[in-house]
Amino acid sequence: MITIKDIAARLKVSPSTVGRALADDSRISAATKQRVIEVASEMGYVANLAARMMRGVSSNLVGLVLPDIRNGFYSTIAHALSKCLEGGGFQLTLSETDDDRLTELHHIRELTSANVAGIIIVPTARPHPESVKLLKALPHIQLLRRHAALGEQWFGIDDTEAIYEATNHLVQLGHHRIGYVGGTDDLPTGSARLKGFHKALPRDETVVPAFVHLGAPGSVDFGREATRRLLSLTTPPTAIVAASVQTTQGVLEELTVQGVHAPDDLSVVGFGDEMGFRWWGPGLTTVGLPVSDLATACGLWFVHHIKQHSFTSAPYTSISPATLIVRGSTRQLGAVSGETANSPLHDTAN
Amino acid sequence: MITIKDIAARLKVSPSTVGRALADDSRISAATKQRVIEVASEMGYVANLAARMMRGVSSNLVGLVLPDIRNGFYSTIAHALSKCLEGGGFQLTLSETDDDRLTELHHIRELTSANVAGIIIVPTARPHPESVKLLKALPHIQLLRRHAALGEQWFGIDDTEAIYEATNHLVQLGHHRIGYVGGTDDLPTGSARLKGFHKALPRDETVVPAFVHLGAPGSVDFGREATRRLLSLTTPPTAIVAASVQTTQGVLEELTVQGVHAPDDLSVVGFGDEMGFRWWGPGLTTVGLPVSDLATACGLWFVHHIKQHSFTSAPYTSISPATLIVRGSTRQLGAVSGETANSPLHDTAN
DNA sequence: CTGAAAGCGCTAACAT
DNA sequence: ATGTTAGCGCTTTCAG
Repeated sequence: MITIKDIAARLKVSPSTVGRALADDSRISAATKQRVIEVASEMGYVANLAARMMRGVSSNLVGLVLPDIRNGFYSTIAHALSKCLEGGGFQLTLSETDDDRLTELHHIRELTSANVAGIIIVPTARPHPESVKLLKALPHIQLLRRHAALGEQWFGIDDTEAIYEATNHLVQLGHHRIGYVGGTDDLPTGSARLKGFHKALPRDETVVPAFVHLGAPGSVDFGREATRRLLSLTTPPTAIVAASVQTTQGVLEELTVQGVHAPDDLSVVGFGDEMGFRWWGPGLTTVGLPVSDLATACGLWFVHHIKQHSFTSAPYTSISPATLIVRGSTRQLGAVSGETANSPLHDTAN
Repeated sequence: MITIKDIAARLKVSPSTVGRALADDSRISAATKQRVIEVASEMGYVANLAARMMRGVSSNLVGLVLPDIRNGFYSTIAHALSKCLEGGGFQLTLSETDDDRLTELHHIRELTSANVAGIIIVPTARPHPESVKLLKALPHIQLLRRHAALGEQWFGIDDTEAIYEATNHLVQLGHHRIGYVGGTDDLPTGSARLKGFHKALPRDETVVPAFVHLGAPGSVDFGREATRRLLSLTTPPTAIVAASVQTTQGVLEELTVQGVHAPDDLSVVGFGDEMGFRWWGPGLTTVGLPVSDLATACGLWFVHHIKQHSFTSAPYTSISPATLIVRGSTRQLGAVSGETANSPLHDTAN
């Protein structure tokens, strides 16, 4: 391994001069800098990160903490962030929490001791107090979900509006007995979406409790289970709103298994736009989310502030809007087959 | 930050005693160890990785280098590995190459200078000589793809057999004009799959060159383009084999757009079993791959050998078999609608 | 403008 | 069984 000492010896200057030249210190002559840089690259010098870190400089590692990378949502985010951070000279580390606060804590501890430059996190419902403490000492941003204790720096989507759009679309089509399958309201996203659901229902309408099913948003099985329950009611709903990617998957799977056809038997609106959603039945009407753009914006902001050392805890919030993508899985209540022909090939976004 | 000195001062012993106790050194009395460990956790001591690394010990970071995390294949792998490595006390870092050898090199350089414990890599077609050199100095395993220069430590699937099964299934159904849309044969996976395709075709059959389309395996657009070409031939194929996840997606999208229905107009076999594949048309007949198991096996092996310091370059190869999942998108050549009723709900795996 | 020297936290050889 | 000491490669005062 080539060290600055080696370079110094070769150039017959002191190690500190070399160090300063490499750091582009203002009080080193241009000529010396020039020579140092030449020799350094010639000898194949690579700075020793460990040594640098020991001097208090943080690493070029950025921790990404999220529930489960297999969720298309999160892998899109990881990809976009990876690209942004790479541009800024950072490396992404991946930590999966499985929505468990202790796993989350464990990972945050690890990241802290690895001296990461910062953390981008999709927090669990109730982060452990120690996680909160550790994060306070680090530059960090919350993504998608926001927990008050973790600060005001957040990039997310307008969850309430997204589900409002979805539900309202059904209401406009004449549905009033609408089932809801989504995340528990202890999660900020879960409660925001549920709020959107309620907001879209006509005022005088009493929400039927049996129509609302809340569970783990990351669980496909919960989606299936909830759908099963909804279908087995004596007067089942005429439409279903799924309020997370995985519950959408669960709903679709269960409907397929039970041979329930959309939109003839039931209208369905999903959440997110995974590859397969457009292929399901007549094409799934769903809420499209600008996840990639969101992550890119977040990454750029992060890199910018880290580089400027301007990572204050000043509140910053960015809310991206969702758009409803109308395909074939929703229809006017009571309309017969073929009346509103939505081809899956000609999506309508509004 | 709490250091071993702080602990030493509190316990009135020397720093080295503390260090040794924490390292579970044999010549420290059990009693002292006990007290040290207690006080350490009580004070919230976290070892400083930087300092440790400077002493030559490698970090607890393991680099995962792959083309694109958005591919369901790779996110499944990342998830499984993350779990395994977490169990072994390691942290995963994510590097995307986009199948570009220079990006790959860049990442490998970064990982090297970050002193990673090892690298798990899905290599590009022709890794840069310097990448090869750098990897030689590090514990590493290849995943899915294998490049000879990178050594003999490999976990993968039997690509030839996988595509053989897929193609042979079509041949058994009477098809002999079969299109192939897959990755270029400069990639080991691409060439192995193409080999499986040829192997399944009847000996006396001349392969029609216009039926074979090779391109970037990670490109959905290539899949669409190739399908477009196949369909525009004067005598188009009666069946298509897609030989990568993304090309499968492209093929399916293009068929949908062009209004070509499987299995009536054309039989299709896909690669991999992404969420949406079962929902496409009559359900996609496809090659199922034990990706998660593969990655888990790889992760366990990796952790084991790193921990045992037994990371020799002795060849080790693990080949997992693929299984054909028969759904509705394939049918006996010439059979009319409804003849072979494959419900998407009752998959047949053989 | 450049050099000398201290020290970051930890480990390991060398003493007790 | 424990303590002392030196040094990993780098940054950063403090002196020239």
